[in-house]
Amino acid sequence: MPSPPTPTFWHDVWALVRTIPPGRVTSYGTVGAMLGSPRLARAVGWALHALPPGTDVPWQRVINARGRISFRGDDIRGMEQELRLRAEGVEFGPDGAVDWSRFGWPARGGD
DNA sequence: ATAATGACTGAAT
DNA sequence: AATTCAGCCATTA
Repeated sequence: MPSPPTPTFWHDVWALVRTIPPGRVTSYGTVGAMLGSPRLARAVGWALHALPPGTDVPWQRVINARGRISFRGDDIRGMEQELRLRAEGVEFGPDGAVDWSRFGWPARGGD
C-alpha cells in the first residue's frame, strides 16, 4: 500500500512521523525502514528539511540513529528540538543522547 | 539523463 | 574518540 513513487514520498514521511506518540523518538533510518528501506534515511531527512513552518508534523521526534541530534550547521534548530523533546517528557543522557530503549519508538511490548 | 547535494548510517582510518 | 570515506535514496539544477 504505501509504495507510491516519489512525489508522495514526503507525504508518507510526514504521515508516519505524525503517528509518533508524544514522549517518544525515532530515527531517520527507522522511518525509512517503515517506508520501504532503512537506507531512505537521507531522503527522510530531506523530507523533514522541506517541512514548512507551522506544520503539524512532530519532526522534532525524529533524530539520528544514535539518539542524538545531528543537524549540520543549524545548531539553533537542534537546540530547539532538544528543548521540545524535553517538554514532551524525553530525557537526555549525559552525552545529550536519548535512552532508545526507554523513549525509542515504536515502544517495546513490555514496559 | 547526468551530476551534485543533504536534518543519515556504518565501517575504516 | 574524532574524522574521513563510501553507500544509499530522493530532490534539484
